[in-house]
Amino acid sequence: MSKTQLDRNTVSLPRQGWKQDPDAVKSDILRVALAEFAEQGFSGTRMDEISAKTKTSKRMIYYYFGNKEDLYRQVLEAAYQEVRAGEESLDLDHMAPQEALRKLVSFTFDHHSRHPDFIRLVMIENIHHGDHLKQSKAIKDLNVTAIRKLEDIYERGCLEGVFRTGITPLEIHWQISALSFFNVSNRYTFSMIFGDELFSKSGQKSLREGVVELVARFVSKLD
Amino acid sequence: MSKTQLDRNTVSLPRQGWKQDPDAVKSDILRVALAEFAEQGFSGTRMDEISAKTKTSKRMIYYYFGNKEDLYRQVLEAAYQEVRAGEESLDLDHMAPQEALRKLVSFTFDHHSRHPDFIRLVMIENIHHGDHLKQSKAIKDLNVTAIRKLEDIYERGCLEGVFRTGITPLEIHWQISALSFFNVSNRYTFSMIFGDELFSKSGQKSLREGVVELVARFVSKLD
DNA sequence: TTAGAAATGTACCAATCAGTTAATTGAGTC
DNA sequence: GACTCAATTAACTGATTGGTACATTTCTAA
Repeated sequence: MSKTQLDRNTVSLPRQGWKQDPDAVKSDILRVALAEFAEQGFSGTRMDEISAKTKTSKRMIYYYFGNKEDLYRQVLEAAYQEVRAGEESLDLDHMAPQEALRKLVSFTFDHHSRHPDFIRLVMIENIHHGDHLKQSKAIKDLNVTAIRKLEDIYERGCLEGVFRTGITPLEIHWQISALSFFNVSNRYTFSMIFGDELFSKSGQKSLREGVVELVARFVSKLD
Repeated sequence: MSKTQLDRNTVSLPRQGWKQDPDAVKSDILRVALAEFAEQGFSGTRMDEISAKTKTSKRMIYYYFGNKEDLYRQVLEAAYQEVRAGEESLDLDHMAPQEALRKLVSFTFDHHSRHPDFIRLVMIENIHHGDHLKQSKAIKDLNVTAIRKLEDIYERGCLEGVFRTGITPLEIHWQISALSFFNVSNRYTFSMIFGDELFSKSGQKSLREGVVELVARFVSKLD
């Protein structure tokens, strides 16, 4: 029990001084819940812990979000939407296919790196066989920007004769995702076994360049 | 409560007919615990559930393994050791570097695919920041076969002039691991968003070939 | 044979945790 | 300014869960 609550009880102060602010309360809960679920996993997360780190009370979590599972699902949806939105900004249309591809890979690598909480939520969701994602209507029709940009780049590259044909953009996207995702998701176990040199600032830079080179060579026509 | 236990209680049969078999009991517990932890995560796993799926009682889990965390750690160690042992068999010494590399990548891809429970444990361990791995002495000095084989292949390829120099084997290993790991770890969320074509039998085959090609081109000198 | 140690089963407990009940306050509306 | 409903708080609860106390049985060595 927090100190303020205790004080209020012992001296019997009247409850006072609060304003109604549903939106602020809701986003406060979502923010804290995201951090908790990403850090502790679904089962490891305690509703009491969330409420303690919130400006509001546990009752409000249930009032606005129903139950633990619903809260988790809404956290997941919000995280997906935020991260996807961050992919929109990239403008590659004016670049040559090779350069555009390198830029896209490089950006994706960094984008994943910048959103470890999102990565962790996706890991957790996979542990749960994607059960919550299944139930989410909002995520089904998420615009997946990255792959549409990739489709465009690949088509241009093939037309210009600089990319080899016969690859599906989906496969390239899968490869880029795998490399960018793993870099964040498996950092702990990998560095524990093989050392952390790959995860220093310079290590990450050369890792990113390696990934860019990897994908660039894969689609390149010259072989 | 199982039926036999119930019967024994209701009719008050004397306990009888059991043999002492510590090794069988221990390995039975480990087997069930591995499945449970891999499926439910650490917090999601219930000791009662493990004991129910075991031939023995909950008391024995604590008798042999101490507590939940110790049990998890020993499950993790056993899983690492088993999977690492499965990598030993591959004999690449008599093959040309290019072929050996392709074989190693292909094998690693399949090896991961064959051990989803291990992959899930590693995912879970990363969620926990590798805290349990840190405490494990057994894993620290695990022979990591894969990377030693890779070092050998890469050196031979450079000497023979078929691989370009300036790449670290560790980086190549990281790439192979990333692609092979992600293929299992993110199957659910990826297929939910992009469809499951990549995870059909033929999809997996072409994905594996793509990964092989990816790595082969990366180290190739001809460019 | 028998004493002591190792192995096992049963019943139980204290703590934790998701979710609820009930009462109170804020803020528009007529 | 009374009425109404949404927002909020404090306190509570039934069920779950990791872990244990204690009794009992099997094994082994002298």
